[in-house]
Amino acid sequence: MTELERSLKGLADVTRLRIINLLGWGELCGCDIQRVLEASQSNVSRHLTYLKHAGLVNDRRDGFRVFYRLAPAESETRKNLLQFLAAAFRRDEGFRGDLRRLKGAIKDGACRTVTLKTRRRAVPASRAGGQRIHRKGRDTSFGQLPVIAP
Amino acid sequence: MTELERSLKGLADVTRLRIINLLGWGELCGCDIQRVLEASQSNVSRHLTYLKHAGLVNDRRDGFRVFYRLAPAESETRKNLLQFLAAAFRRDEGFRGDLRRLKGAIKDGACRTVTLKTRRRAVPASRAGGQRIHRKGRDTSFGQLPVIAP
DNA sequence: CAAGTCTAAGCGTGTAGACGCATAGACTGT
DNA sequence: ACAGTCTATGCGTCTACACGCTTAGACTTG
Repeated sequence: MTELERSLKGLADVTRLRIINLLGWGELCGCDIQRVLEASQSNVSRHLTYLKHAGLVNDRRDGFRVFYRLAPAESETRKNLLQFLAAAFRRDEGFRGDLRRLKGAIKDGACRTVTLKTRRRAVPASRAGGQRIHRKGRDTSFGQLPVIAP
Repeated sequence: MTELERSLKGLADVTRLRIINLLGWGELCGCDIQRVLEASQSNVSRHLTYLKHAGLVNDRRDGFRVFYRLAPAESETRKNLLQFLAAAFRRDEGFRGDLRRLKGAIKDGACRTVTLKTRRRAVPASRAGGQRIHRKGRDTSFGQLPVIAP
């Protein structure tokens, strides 16, 4: 199966497109993706597996969380594909909405664990006694085309 | 289902990608596509139906043949998609090979009917008594990016 | 109209995907 | 060790798709 076909098969589903859209923002843990998409955990996990098999997404474990990011585009075709997607996402209100909700969640201190602890303990902001999150934040792999301005 | 999703679903199959690649050359009748792809008639017909439903291909009947062509790209997204595909096809040896065989077949006077009659009657060239083919030839819908020079 | 060419569609089969439910695994902090 | 959080996977189900075989339609030419 050629790389083009693998990529396109991997993208032939809304949920996966939405995930790619979110990952265009930067590295994310599975639980944040799940909450933004409002999908079941098993569903999100499986789609992430598909995306990994399609070579579109890489993951890395950090504690009991797994962080996912867009796989770096080695080929020209892959690079063009990501640029095409970024432009398409920007034109679609649905995908833009997902990104808005993602940004809202992150501002609130997602992942959820942190949010809960922060709120329960009424910690104003600081570094909330709980676990620190080593989020790597935005990357440039999404075609150098920011999907939503920082 | 959003347009992006419909398009990507439509493209999540090699046979359909190969058809799109061929149609990047210009309008073609089903039998030529079938011969170049060396696939069964029903298979090709069904894939063409899928592509029509995905809004990627239009057709027109001319006599007992049906000619297929890329649907004109109304949206920016569709336009970008076709450009992306054209570039990806150009980089892939398999798709290039399909186009070479298509050009060979057309030089021989495909569709097959014409080829056979021409050869059987040993007509040198001219307009071979048989049915004339109103082939519309190359169009510019494939991203203004010629896949193979004429 | 009869033969020939091309195309569409019905039927059957096998495979892949999408989803939820439930469970097991990985890891952390107490 | 244990409870809590996040992630992966097995199982069952339902749908979509890919393919071949075959038949029926659409049209042309003799």
